[in-house]
Amino acid sequence: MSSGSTFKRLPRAVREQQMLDAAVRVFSRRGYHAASMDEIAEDAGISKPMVYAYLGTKEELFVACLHREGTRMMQAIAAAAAPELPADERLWRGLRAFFGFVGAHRDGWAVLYRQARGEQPFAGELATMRARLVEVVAGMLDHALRAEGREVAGTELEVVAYALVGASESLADWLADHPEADPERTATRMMNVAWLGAGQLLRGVTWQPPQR
Amino acid sequence: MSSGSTFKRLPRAVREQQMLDAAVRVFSRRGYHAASMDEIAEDAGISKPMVYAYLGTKEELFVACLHREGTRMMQAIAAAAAPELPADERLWRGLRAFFGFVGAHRDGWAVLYRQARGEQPFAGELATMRARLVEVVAGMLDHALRAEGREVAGTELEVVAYALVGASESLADWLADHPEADPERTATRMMNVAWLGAGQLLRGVTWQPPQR
Amino acid sequence: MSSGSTFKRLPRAVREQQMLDAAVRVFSRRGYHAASMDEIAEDAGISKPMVYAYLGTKEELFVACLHREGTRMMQAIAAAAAPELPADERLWRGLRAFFGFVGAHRDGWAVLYRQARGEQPFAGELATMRARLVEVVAGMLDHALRAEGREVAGTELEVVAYALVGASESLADWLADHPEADPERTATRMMNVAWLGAGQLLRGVTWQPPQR
Amino acid sequence: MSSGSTFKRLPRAVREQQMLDAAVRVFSRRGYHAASMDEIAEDAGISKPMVYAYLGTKEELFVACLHREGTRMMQAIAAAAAPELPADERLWRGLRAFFGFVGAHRDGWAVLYRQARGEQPFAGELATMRARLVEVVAGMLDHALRAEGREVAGTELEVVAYALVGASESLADWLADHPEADPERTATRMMNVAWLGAGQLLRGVTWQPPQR
DNA sequence: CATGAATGAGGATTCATTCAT
DNA sequence: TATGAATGAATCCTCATTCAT
Repeated sequence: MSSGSTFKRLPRAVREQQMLDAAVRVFSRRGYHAASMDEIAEDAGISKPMVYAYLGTKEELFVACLHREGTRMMQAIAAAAAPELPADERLWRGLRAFFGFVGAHRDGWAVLYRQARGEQPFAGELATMRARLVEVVAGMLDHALRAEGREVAGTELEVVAYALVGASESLADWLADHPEADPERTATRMMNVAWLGAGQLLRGVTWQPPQR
Repeated sequence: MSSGSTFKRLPRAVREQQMLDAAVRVFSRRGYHAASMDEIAEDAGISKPMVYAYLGTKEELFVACLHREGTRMMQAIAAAAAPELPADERLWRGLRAFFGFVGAHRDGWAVLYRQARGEQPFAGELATMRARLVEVVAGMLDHALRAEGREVAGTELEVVAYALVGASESLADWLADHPEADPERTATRMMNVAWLGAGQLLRGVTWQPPQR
Repeated sequence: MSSGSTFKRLPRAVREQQMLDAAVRVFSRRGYHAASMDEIAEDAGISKPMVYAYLGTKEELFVACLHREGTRMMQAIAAAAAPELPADERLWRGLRAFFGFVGAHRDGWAVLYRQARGEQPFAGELATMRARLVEVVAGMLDHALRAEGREVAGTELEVVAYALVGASESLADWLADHPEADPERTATRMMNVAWLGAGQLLRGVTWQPPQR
Repeated sequence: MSSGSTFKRLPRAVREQQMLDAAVRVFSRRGYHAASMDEIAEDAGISKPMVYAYLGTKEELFVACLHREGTRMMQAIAAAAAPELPADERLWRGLRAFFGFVGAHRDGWAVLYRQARGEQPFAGELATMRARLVEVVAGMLDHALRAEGREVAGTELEVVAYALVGASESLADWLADHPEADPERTATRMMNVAWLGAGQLLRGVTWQPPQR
């Protein structure tokens, strides 16, 4: 009645965001299981049935959280690591965006991530996100390789990328637990580990297990 | 008549191991929360009260699992990576032992590890183990550094070590999820990432963030 | 259609009273330990979770019963024994109110009282109530004393009051166990014991242990 | 073999006493329900099956405790209050013996008594003991009455006796809770309350409720 | 739209009690 | 005799989820 627009459903969208905010807070504070729908509803300043009406079951709610936070993070990274940049530049910017994001959403995203790993229902959701990251990183490595006229089997690349992503996640955990730590600095450290190691690989230097 | 009775009235030590075996299985199958003491007892072929009598509360039981598996793993690694070996040799053997262990205890240790990360009560226990690993790895790096006449701030070393451990854990997760994968091969890959990257660092090569 | 539905969706205050009623019944029937929350809920015609939601833990529930019944009783006594009356009149009216209350709430209050004495968690709660009663009685005695120009050490008075209260409690137990007995009559008997004995004391008559 | 006596069963009797000692300790420390057979066995320095073999079920064990302590107390009182003494002397000696017993067995008997009141299975046992006491006290009163050429209905006497016993029990509870208090002194106080009140009654002095 | 009222279902934990050695 | 091993049976309590207003 107040505006001519036919949409009067915006409030709903707003409410949903509030709920997700609350859910993220509570899930991160308590962990998935220890979090109760009661607490989430209360933290959102709304009654429980509303939460169910809007976001569905506890599991669905958690997935929604995962989704929103994951998407935000991926977008932050994607926006920073534009494909037209050189590989090292992309990696660096990507890492900086990643750790920046984690630093800014410490108790939120980092703990959500930590939660999702343990609970089977969300393994898939998380694996998908991680796979996207791995793919991106592998792509960077491949790009750099080709630029130097080299080539490495896809599987090989993927495993390396997987390791790099894993290292980053661990440092992110560490960062999330150390409020005084500087995200940018953490990114630099990770870049050192990643790029120097990967760089060697790209150059064909490999370490060989000693013949026993 | 003497050996006919199938499985009854075993000595405590034996039953405790059976229970721990069952607990590891069930925790890894279901996750910490979804696992019920009923199922664990049943899987161990014993009644619930015995579990409580011998291993205590669900939380204590989980800690006991963590402990046993963690100790086994640390011993496997320690036995392989003798301190008198040169640093790269130590690292390599340690990694091989680590991935070998994970490969052999796939559904056990790897998933336990995965569980322990998520649940606050066990964060401490796990952090301790991880810290020991990080310390060992940092020690290797430091050793190698000094052998080359170089030196790096302890904190710096630790962060690198942390990243390497994190990468290894990620690959271990991956290994645990891919029954067909070869532990040794995974170890080799990790060694490549670790040693080449770390090697560069040790030699004073560092990557610098571009001045923006 | 409007008044047809038998018993559903009542306001909280009502349900709480129903639950307390049921709890008093069951606790008195079975004793604190033997009473199960299941039985209480069933007797209240409601599901267990509601009991927990409204009145909390079994212990808290019992305390709530204690509280309600205790308050009711104290009010009954206080209303009857107005402070401006002469001491013997007050004592008499107080006793009459007390035994009247017990007679009317036989299976309720009397047995609750009986329960609370045995269980350590409630000792405090009960001691407080009893202390209030003792204080009131001691006050009556003191008042009467002063009216006659006499004085007795506070401790001494308190012990006498304690004994009188104890005697009343015992008779109350007896009354609770004898449905055919008349509360008023019991009160008269108690008054006889109390007032005559106390009266003597107040007059300075004391009994002395024989020198051995 | 060592002594000629055919009885080699004495050890059993000794063991039973040890167990009862332990049981009394534990029951009084924890209360009937909170006491566990495990703790009792441990406190007795013996294995659980032994306790069952000797003293039977937990309930039976408690009854046995009740019995032993009750008997001891009644004997102490009976021994002190010889029937040939004058009534006041008997009452005084009986009270002194009673409070003396409670003072000496504070945590034992007093708490047992406290326990037995609450639990239905033992109500009977306790009622019997109390009835004996009441009977004895009523007998004293009756005796004194007749000595003065008076007579009172049995019921009436009983109620007065009941009140006196109740008052004594309350003071005993109080005594059990105040380790520094002197049993003899407590007995004197009780005697004052009892004898003066009863004395009046015996003399035909009665208090009458005001005609309303 | 919004909520207080209500519950089914399930999980941890404890104990008295009894075999089998 | 004496005991370590073992369990059936309860009981408390919590939570996700849904009506009825």
